[in-house]
Amino acid sequence: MLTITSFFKSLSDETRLRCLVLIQAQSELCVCELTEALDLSQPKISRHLAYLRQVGLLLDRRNGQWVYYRMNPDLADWTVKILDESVTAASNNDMFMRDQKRLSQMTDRPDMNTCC
Amino acid sequence: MLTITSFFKSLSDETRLRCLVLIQAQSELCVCELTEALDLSQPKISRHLAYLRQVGLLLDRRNGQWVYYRMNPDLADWTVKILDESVTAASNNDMFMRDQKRLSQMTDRPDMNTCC
DNA sequence: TCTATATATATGGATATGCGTATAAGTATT
DNA sequence: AATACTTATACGCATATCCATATATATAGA
Repeated sequence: MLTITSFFKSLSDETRLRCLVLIQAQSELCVCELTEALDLSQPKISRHLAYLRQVGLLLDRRNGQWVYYRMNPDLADWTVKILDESVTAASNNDMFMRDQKRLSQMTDRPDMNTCC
Repeated sequence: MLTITSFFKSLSDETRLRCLVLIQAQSELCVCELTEALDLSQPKISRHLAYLRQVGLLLDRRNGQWVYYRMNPDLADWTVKILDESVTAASNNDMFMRDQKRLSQMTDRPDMNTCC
């Protein structure tokens, strides 16, 4: 189970918070999209996504070569509310806005609707 | 200024979170009240309160021998909302309920209305 | 099967974090 | 000034956290 403390620990790392904000805003993103949006190394992104999966915040699904991460739909109300507030706060923040911009400018995004 | 990441870092330590939740619920508490409510050593409480003061979440005022901590009233909206959500989440949580109970059962609380 | 691409993980090392203990500093009382 | 009480801080240490790098694993296509 996700405790209050472990929830905030999850959000206390900048990389994890940026991933969560982007996923919460976009509903689902694959590792390569996050890697490009945050402009960070693939192992770094992957490691933090594994962390978020292990504490139960994220779920993953594989589609061909790609692994997509999304919010766990069974999160408690307070968890979702705090995540939504974080997205709101991030929407006025330069760093998070740059993440969003790099994602929207990404040309070779895999089409998640194409099944393998 | 308080960044989103440093805000969540502040909440990611159990001791700090317990202090914040209690202060948010009680408006103002002194170090000895928090020490008794959380059943932790005075230096430990004091160190974490200093942390929360330094990042700008808390303000302190001295009244005689006692130092009272309260929320900084100038916090951004999203900060306050997340703190309120945390209090709500904590109200159903054993650990936080015990803190509240120990505080309410404390017999020798200094009267903060008595000026020195 | 061979290669390319995407993702996950292992390893070692640097740094940050949190703690207990001891002690300093501030205040009130005598 | 001496004492008692409250709070703050310094120090040394153990551990957690995060990272870069290298490598393993999984899938798709030729």
